[in-house]
Amino acid sequence: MRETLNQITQDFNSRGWRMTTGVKGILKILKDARHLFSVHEIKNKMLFTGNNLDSSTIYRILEKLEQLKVIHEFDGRWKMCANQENKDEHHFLICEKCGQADELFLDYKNSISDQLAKEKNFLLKHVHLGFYGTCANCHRKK
Amino acid sequence: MRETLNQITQDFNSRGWRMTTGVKGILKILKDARHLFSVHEIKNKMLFTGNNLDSSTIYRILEKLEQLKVIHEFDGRWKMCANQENKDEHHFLICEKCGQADELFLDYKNSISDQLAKEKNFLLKHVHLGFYGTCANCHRKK
DNA sequence: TGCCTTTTTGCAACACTCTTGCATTTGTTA
DNA sequence: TAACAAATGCAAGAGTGTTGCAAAAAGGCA
Repeated sequence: MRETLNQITQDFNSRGWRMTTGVKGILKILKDARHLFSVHEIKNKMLFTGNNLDSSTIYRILEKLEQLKVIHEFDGRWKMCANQENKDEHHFLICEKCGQADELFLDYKNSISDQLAKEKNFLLKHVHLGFYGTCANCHRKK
Repeated sequence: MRETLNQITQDFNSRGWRMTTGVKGILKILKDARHLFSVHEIKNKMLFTGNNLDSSTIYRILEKLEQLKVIHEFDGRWKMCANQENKDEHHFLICEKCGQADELFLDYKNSISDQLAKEKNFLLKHVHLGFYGTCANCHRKK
């Protein structure tokens, strides 16, 4: 986990937000997970622990956690930000059959395709790279 | 355009598909465009030229063109495959305000962030990189 | 050309994801 | 406790994408 619950609670309070059981439950689910969770999966996991959170509430909580850079989203799924990682760069292996998204730390010195085959047994089909920011048009008229 | 209309028509016929006015219209729209189009945008462009194609039909046509690798998709939007580009690698600048996706050819020898600022006047916020293929689980049980 | 077959299309219905407004509940602070 | 602010559940709705089915269009062939 990037920060302790105490630290996150402080960040919440400093913005006038409240550390509710819903927020704690979502953090607990994402905390030790290796892969990313959809809102649907989070809802089911919460149900399993006896917490019935509405989807809209989950979306609202995820938005706050993302603002604090405690979690981040990729392709509609969510995970904790790892402590060591560059908060703004996230690389994933996406399986086109089952949709699983596995996080990836790249060694740029060797063939990426070979690394994926050897270390992850992943057959690379294609690569999509998105740089997100603001285009010339939008920060001009801002 | 990656191939001539004749070549694409041949590819269509060899699969038992038909080169209809709908397909031609969509190809014409995507042909000279610099940026990516959503299905909604394609529908509107078609309307403008007097062709009223149903969205479901557009989805079905796009699926075929993608199978032939004539076009490709990124973040729910579509464009022609450029002749010179590696068919399986597509890089884009995505504006987080207006959503515009501009294609990108990278010079790996220099700072990418600097390139984006100088050449595109684009303020880089974060990078998402997805490698799409099949994971160990899925090609084991295949 | 006209007929037959296959593909394509439009339409309607539906699933899924995500957002929003509003009334109610819950938490915080004085 | 009272008063206020934030969080939540619920319902409705927008947007995107899929599917089944009947009608229309296109291609092949006599």
